[in-house]
Amino acid sequence: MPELPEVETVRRGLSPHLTGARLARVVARRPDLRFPLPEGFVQRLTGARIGELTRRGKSILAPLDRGDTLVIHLGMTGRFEVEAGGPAARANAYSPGAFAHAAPADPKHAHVVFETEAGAVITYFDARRFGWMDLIDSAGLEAHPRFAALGPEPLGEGFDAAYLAGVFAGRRQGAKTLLLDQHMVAGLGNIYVCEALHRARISPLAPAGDIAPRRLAALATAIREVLEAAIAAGGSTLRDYAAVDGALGYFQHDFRVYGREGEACPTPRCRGTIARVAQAGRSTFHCPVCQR
DNA sequence: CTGCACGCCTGCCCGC
DNA sequence: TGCGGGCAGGCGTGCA
Repeated sequence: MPELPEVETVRRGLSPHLTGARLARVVARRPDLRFPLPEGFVQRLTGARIGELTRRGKSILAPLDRGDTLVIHLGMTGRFEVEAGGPAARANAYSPGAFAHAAPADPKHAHVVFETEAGAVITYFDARRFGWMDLIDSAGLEAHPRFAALGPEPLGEGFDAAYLAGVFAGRRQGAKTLLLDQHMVAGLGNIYVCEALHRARISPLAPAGDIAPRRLAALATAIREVLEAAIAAGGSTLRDYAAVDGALGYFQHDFRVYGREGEACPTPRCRGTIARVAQAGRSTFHCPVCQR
């Protein structure tokens, strides 16, 4: 699924069309995604004006002038496409051929369509339907079960070695599985956890509570750096992911371990070979030589 | 607390 | 060409 960098790229792509826009028309082509769409979904959105688009972990937040916030989670295969109208279209226009673009999403997976008064048509596609949308009272957003227990933003204040030391203390669970837990840090997924651990030279199998404080500082830095680099590259495209204008991410070319089983470890002077192991049913890629 | 299995849903890739 | 199995970026639940 889109992890934090992909969600952030989508947010940035949607923002010129949605921030400050009023929804003229909303179509739900089916009653549910991963969960049922909330009661009165279409009516509560139609005619509403959207405030500033933000992101929390892997969720995109669109506050409405009516007191609710539209929350969008892309799951594994969620994707937006925008057919722009008005000034935002020209500001955001891309020249086909300048960058690699995804083929248009299959129309049979077009589940929700938003149309703004400015004429932008924004369609949500999701083949596997692991994504979801919800309307949550804006005043109670932080306390809502979907967000209350969510860990801090890795790119925000309060995410550092001291924080990691606090939540890792006494934990026997491997660093990898703990970092995937959204209650620890919000927004990391399988790819960026593997990449950050390699950059910090920490074994994904290391019991989290055993990692020395100095190395946790390196880990916090590696997490921020890999996420920032990935955002700058427009995210990573493995198969389904594309920005709202169809642009493909290209951070996958900078992966050091993810999907590179059997290749030489890219760490300078390391003679290791990237290995793949299963942790909690997910593939973990790491170098058994330089990640300790 | 821990690891693990499984379900949600669909598509794709591989080997036979 | 067809078919079955395994895999996939997320996340929640239940179990031992």
